[in-house]
Amino acid sequence: MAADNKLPRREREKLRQRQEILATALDLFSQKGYHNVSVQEIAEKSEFAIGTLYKFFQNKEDLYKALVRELCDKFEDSIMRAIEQPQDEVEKLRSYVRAKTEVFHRNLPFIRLYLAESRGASFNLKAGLDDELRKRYYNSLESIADIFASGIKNQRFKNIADPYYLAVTLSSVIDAFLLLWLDAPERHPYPEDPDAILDIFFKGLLEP
Amino acid sequence: MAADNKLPRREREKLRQRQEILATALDLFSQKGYHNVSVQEIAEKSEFAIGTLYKFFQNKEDLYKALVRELCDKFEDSIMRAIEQPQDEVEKLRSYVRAKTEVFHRNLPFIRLYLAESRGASFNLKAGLDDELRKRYYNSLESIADIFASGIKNQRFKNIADPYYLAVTLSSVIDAFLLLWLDAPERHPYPEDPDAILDIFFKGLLEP
Amino acid sequence: MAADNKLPRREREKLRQRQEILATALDLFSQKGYHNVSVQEIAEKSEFAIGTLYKFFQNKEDLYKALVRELCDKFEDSIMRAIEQPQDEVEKLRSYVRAKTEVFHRNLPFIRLYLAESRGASFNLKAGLDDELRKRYYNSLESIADIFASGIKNQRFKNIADPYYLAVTLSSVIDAFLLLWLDAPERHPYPEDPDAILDIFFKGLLEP
Amino acid sequence: MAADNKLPRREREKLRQRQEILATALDLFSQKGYHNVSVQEIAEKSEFAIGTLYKFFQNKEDLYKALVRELCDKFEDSIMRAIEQPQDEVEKLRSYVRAKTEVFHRNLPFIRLYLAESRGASFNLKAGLDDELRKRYYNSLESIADIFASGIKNQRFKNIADPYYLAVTLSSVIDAFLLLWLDAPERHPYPEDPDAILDIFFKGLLEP
DNA sequence: GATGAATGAGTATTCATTCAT
DNA sequence: GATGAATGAATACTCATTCAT
Repeated sequence: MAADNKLPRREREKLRQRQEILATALDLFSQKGYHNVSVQEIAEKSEFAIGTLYKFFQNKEDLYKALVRELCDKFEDSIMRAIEQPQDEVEKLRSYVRAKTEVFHRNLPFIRLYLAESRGASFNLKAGLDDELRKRYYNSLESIADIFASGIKNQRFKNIADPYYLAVTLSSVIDAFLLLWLDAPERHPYPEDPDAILDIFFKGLLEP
Repeated sequence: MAADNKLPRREREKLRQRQEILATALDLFSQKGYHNVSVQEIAEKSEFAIGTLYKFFQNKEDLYKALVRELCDKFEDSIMRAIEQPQDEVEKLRSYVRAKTEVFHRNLPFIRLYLAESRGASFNLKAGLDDELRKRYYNSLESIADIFASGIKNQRFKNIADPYYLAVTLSSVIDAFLLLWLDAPERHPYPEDPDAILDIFFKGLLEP
Repeated sequence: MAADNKLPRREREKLRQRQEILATALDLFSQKGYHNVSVQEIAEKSEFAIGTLYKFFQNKEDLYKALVRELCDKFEDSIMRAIEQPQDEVEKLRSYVRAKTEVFHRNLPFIRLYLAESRGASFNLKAGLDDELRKRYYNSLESIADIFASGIKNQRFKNIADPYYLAVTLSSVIDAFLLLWLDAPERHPYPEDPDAILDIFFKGLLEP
Repeated sequence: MAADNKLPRREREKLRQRQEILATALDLFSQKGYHNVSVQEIAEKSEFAIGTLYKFFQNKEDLYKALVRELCDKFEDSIMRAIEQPQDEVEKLRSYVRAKTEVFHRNLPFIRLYLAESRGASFNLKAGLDDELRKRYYNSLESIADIFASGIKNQRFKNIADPYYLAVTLSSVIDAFLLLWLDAPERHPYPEDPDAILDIFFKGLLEP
């Protein structure tokens, strides 16, 4: 679909360079945190001149934001593609859990960075970014909520709670397991079968 | 005159000042993030001289750590006290949810700060603190896991998953709801009855 | 001559305290150098309150100057007393060498301090002190020059150079030997017989 | 165009800038002493930005050390070259006195600085530098001692004292005269003929 | 268009000095 | 008179950003 390679050679070259800078920045930021990486350092490691970085990004913050947006796009794509497959609701949720797990595993350095820098109010300067990301997050919750709603409507799921609440719950539980595993893999082995997480929802806890 | 004269007046005064500084620091840190607040600024806003701050805390970092430790202690106390009441397992979980909700509501600025600064790799300087807090977190998870384990043993709960997993799940779901509510209270009204959260666990989702 | 103990008790007490402060300051200054000792530190170690120090001395610099003046007075006294004995010129010079050696050995910490801090232009703030000390030094040179002059007049010494030059020479040579010994006693053992230094002057170097 | 184009223009320019900074620093340090000069001040007076200074020198201390080393090298060279000429011992000593005098006259500001800062215990931070300089000084004394030893062996000099002692003596006497002249040129005119200093050694003082 | 040398505002921390008790 | 808590000016150093080449 994309016509990336229809771009004039110059433009394509530019894009490639931009990606290289972002990759280096991701590397450094996720190793040391935003505040402990200097623009100098990014320039050196990516083998561009400082001035060149500033051709691509207005400032350090802009570079960071671009990085986060780019990766969030990628993640969203993966996850959305997973739940857009034509399947029943249960399968969709399973796909969702699997996709999120995979994204997480494949992008550990970034996840670390993101958790470190962008949660909460740390960067009021980056409020713009935050707002945008929050919106996206809410949207993705809506997509999951839709699955629950549809499942409830189809009477595949019991109507135990608001579908949006259910989406929040599922999303947060996956995150929690992944984070624990990230912190201390030996202590918190990630469930070998990601579906195990779903079971907690699917099977009620209380004895009837 | 005062009733709280267990300590000599001088000492009490000192403590009060320390608390004032910590309160101001919390305020500023949670508004702007650790790196974007200068010691100067804390001094000015708390109406002490810079030198005075340094009488109380060795470092900017030390001040931050003291702040976090102090509050975490407080939170832990509240929550532990809640679940140590002699009640059945279901009641204990309800108490837990309520206690956490209350702590969260009462300490929004700090929660913001904590989420912003203490997760991930951002603060390699603060690794020591992080480790300590992680350990505490894991310990608190164990306490909740114990409740689930006991409930399962008593056949009050179905044995649908490892108790520790259940603890992780519950804890993370509460956090998630609270965070959403923190971000956008209108969009995400926190369930009026905190027990609603528990219901998601208690009632199975799947139709039999 | 002095009527120290005629002073009212109050005054005597004051003087004793002053001496105590100066002694502590000497100790600290000579261990760490003027700039690396805080007034706080002097106060603590001498067991006075900071405010009390400031009753005795206008400021840190004033304290330092008083210290140096006091000790220089003492040294000058010792040395002057030595050369004022009724002796012939050769004996006077010997007494001078011995007295200087003794003063040096007995006051190593101060000598170190003095060399570190007061030579040259380090403290333009302390210019006042420096000027005063220089004058004293020149005066002491004159006293030595007088001995040489008298010795030349008495034909006890050859008239090989201006007496003042001879004084400069003798004084500097003693200092040089003492300094070397101070730096590295093993490498530069101080001549066991201080008179050896004089011999270099007394015996001409060149073969006739 | 320039004749000194062994280095690429860029490098030459750099070196010139470095020298300019060092010259300004020397100026300021010798007027006010190391501790009383701020990096800010050096930057302003040398008309570079603070950051530029830090491109050339890691620290304020590093700047100071570079300054001292640079100049000591220069001095040592001059003096060593003077005594390495093929001459008899007497001439060598004369050359030594003359070379030292010249170096001193040409580098008054530095001499002032050096005397102020590098002696004694003031700079425990600068211990490394101090040690290095002391070693150099001792080495230079050995070179002079060799001249005396050779002169004694050749029976050009009487064997009145250990050659190393003689070296110490000569060196310190020159320094003393130079220092007096530095302090108060009118009161202490430096001997018009530097050889006058040597005469004090060559001619015995005592009448036979 | 690319470069990277130069810039200088910004920040944590120390310590001489004051003054209310 | 003595005290020492409180003060805040001063300073070394970093690093995002610019702009002359």
